[in-house]
Amino acid sequence: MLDINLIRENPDLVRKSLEVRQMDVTPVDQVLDLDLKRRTIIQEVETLKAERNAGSKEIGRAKDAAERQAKIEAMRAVGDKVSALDEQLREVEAELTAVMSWLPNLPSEKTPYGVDESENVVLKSAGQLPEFDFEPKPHWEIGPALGIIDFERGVKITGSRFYVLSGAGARLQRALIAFMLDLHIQQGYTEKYTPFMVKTETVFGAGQLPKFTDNLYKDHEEDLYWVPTAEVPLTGYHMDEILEEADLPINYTAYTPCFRREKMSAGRDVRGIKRGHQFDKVEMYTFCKPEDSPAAFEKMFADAEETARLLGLPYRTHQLCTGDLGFGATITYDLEVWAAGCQEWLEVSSVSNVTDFQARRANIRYRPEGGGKPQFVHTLNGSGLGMPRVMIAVLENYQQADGSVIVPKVLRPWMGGIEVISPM
RNA sequence: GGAGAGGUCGCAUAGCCCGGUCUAGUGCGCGCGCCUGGAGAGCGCGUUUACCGAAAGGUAACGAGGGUUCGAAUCCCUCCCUCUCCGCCA
Repeated sequence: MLDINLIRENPDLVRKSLEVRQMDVTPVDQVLDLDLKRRTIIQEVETLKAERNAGSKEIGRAKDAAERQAKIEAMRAVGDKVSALDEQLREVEAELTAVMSWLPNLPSEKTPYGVDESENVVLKSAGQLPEFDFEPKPHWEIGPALGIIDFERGVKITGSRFYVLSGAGARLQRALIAFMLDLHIQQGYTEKYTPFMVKTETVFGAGQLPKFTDNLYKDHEEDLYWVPTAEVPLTGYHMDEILEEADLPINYTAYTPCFRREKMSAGRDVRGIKRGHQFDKVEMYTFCKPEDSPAAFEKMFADAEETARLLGLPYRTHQLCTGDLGFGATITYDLEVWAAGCQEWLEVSSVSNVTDFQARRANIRYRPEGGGKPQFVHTLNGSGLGMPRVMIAVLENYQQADGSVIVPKVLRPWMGGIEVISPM
C-alpha cells in the first residue's frame, strides 16, 4: 500500500511510477477524488458527533423533563444525520481502499527503465559452465531413468504437473532444504516453521491480494489460503505489531511448500519439474529500519548467491527493469542457474526490497529509540533458492555418461553416505 | 464436535448485574524530576494508537462485526480467540 499522504502531495510521482511499470495511471485520480470526498465527510460527521456527544451529556444532567425531551428529539435528528454520513463514509473508504490496494509500489530510482523482461540488465556471471564428452540429458530423462522422479505416479495421484520424488531423489531435496536452512542460519537468519495455510488478512498484508487471487489455492469452507510463498506467513508474523528499534533488523528463514494455481502460465514449461502447482522453497525475510534496507538488500542477495556458489552451480544475475518489477518491489535482483540438460538458465531466486509497502498493508511498525511516533519498517524477501529448479540444475550439471549423478559435496552430510546416485 | 469460564490502556486487575460523572480506576513495569555521598526506599509528574484539522481542538478504538439508545466497556445478536472438562484423532 502506498502512503495516502504521498499520493495527495505528489500525485505526479505516483503517475510516473505507474507509467514506467507500463500501467494505467487513472487510479491516481480516482484516489485523489475519493480522498477528498472522504475528508470532507469526516469533517462534517465529526462536527455532528461532537455536537451529539455534548448534547447527550446535557441530557444526562438535565432536570426539567420537558427540556430533556426536547433535547432528546434534537439529538435524535443529529444522530440520524450521523448514521447517514457514517454510511457514506464507509462506502467511500471501502472504495478508496479498493483502489489503493491495486496500486503497486514505487520503483526505486536505482531500478532501470524497461518495457518488459527483455530489458532486464545483466549484472554478472559466475562459475564455470559444465562440459561433457557426451550429450547431457534433461532431468525429465535423468530422473525417471534413475528411478528418483516419477511423473506418472504424480499424475495418477493428483493430476498434471504433479510428480513424486523417490528414494535418493526425495532425499536429495530434503538435503537441499536442510543445507539451505543451515546456511541461512549461519548467515544470520532465524529459522521459522510457519503455518502453510493463512487467512485473508495475512495474504493481503503480503500484497498477494487482491491482485493475485487467481493464483492462490483457497479452502472456501474455512476461508483459508494455501501459502504461495513463505513470504506470506513471514510478513504476517509481525502483523499489527510495534517492534523495538533495538530488535531490528530481524532476519528470518523458512522452509515451506508453495502452492500456486498458475492459471496464467498454463501450457508453459510443462515438461519436467520446472513449474508445478506445488513446490518447495527456502525463503529469507528481513524487517529493518528504512535507512538500512538498501544495505540489507545487497546482503540478502549476496546470501542467495552464496547458496548457488556453494552448490557449485554456474549462475548469472539480473536486475529487473521497471516493466518487469513485481507488485510490491522497488528493486529486484534475479539469480538464474544454468541447467546443462535442457540448456536453459533457470530463475531460482528473486530478491526484493519492498520498503514500507507490505509494512503498511500488514501494519508493522517500530518504535524509534528514545521514543517518538512508531514508523513503518522496511521489509525484504528473497528465495534462498527454489527447490525443483535447483534440483534440475544439480541433476543436469552433475550427470555422468553412465546416467548416474554425483551428489554435490555440500549436500553429502544429509545423504547418508550416498556420493553418487546410480540407476537402481 | 459438545458443556462451561473468559477476552478491558506493556503486564496484572477494577468497572459490566443497576447505560451518562469511563479512554477508562488501581497495582506492577517503564521514563523524567526531587531527595541521596551513591543506590534503594519515598515523593511528584508522565506513560496507547489512528484519523480530521494551519492551529485551537475534535473524532474513533474496552477481541471483531452488527443492533438497541439522545448516549454503550456496560444491554441484545453473530463471529473469532484463550482456558477447563468431555468426545474424536496423527
